[in-house]
Amino acid sequence: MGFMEGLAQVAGLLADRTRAAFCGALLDGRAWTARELAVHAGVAASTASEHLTRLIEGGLLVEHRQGRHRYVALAGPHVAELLESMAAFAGPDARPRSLRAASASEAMARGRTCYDHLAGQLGIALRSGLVGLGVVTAELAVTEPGMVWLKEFGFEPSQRQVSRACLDWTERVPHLAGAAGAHLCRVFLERGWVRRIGSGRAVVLAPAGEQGWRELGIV
Amino acid sequence: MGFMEGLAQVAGLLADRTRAAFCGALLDGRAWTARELAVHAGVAASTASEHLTRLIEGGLLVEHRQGRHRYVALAGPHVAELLESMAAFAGPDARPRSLRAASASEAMARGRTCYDHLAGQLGIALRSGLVGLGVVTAELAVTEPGMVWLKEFGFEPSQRQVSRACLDWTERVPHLAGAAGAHLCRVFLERGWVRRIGSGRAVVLAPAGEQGWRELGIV
DNA sequence: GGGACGGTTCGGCGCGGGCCGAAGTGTTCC
DNA sequence: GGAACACTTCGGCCCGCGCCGAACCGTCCC
Repeated sequence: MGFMEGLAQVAGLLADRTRAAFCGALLDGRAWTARELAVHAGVAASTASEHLTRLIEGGLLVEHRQGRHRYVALAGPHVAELLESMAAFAGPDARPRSLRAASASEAMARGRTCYDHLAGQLGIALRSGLVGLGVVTAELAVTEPGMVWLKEFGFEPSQRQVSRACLDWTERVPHLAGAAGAHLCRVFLERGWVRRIGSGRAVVLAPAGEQGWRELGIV
Repeated sequence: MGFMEGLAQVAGLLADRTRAAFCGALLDGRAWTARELAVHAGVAASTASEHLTRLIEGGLLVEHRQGRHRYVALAGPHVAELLESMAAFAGPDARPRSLRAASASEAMARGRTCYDHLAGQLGIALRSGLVGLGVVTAELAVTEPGMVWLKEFGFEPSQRQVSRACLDWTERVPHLAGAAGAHLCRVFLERGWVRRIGSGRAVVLAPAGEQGWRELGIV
């Protein structure tokens, strides 16, 4: 008879307004930082931290710690489906946008910014191009000619670490972070090669960006 | 953004051990009385009453008041499916029996006892037969020759009301209750014509019962 | 090194709600 | 009418937990 207790346990995780708001935000399939979720739900950072720990321990969310950030996302499409089932039951009336489990995994693969650099399929494409050009090694260390290439692109070394490998959340492949990654992302955004879409961290490669990348030999 | 609050609300209903136990018991598709559920969950009758009110108001359960009893059942197969989804997520490990939404609506139509008389398809069949024999009118009032028939069957009038119409839960048709209905049910059980199956209120017409009913002209 | 910042831990506050027993209502039976 | 019984309502207890601010840790930038 104890299997309904497990049900009560997972229901308890979703029975709180704040945790439900977290899950609702994460239904877009992207990874959010703890602070973003705290702001989104209108709650203190300490409160959000505790909620996230509980949701992760309950198997609803997975985390991805990176530097001083704690990224968090739905544990998988099965969680999205569960949330959709419950939301569908709760209110077929007051549902502003239709939840589609497909949109979750689809959005997961979209291009996005990762703190201050590019990630997602876009970030992977950039990394591949830079490796192909010899700007960085396969381990994402900047080469001697790579530094020249970067400087021609407006990059100026600072005290910040030039390059860092950042494990891509959706692609499970490292992409370029660090000062060089941030610089490239900033330049792409300034030139309009990469445009933000929506209010979140999602981005897309604009037509101008496609041409620019082609001329640079990135793609 | 408010649609996740509805999710939190329905989750809150299921987040309690006792309410979850109620729903788990009701997953068999039958209607339970408030007391049965209270005993099942090991909780006071007053506590169970409050829980049931909340579950009904939340749309998870429907009630069926009858005399001094309050029957309660899942609001429909969609509730069973929701419970199954959540239970499947909660524990694919500790699940003693597989939950099948189909079993819910199937069991709802089975024969069963209703307090002290027959209900379900079996009760409807009995009522139709008695009407056909002229024992009772279509309104379930015992006729003059019907009383003779009942006395030949061992029925002895008492101070208890001879017959009452009881709205059948699954068939939406009245069936025979009262002293006559209780007497017939008791006799059928004593003769082995009707047998209890499982530990609940479900019953089935045994082969001997089929023959007996045929000889009596009930079916 | 110093400053900024994201995240975590901890103590404490206050509300919500699950529980019971007692008293009350309505129904059934004799 | 009286007794038994299913259920409900109410008052009160107490635990759980959601929340915050303050202090602290680790990372990043310069």
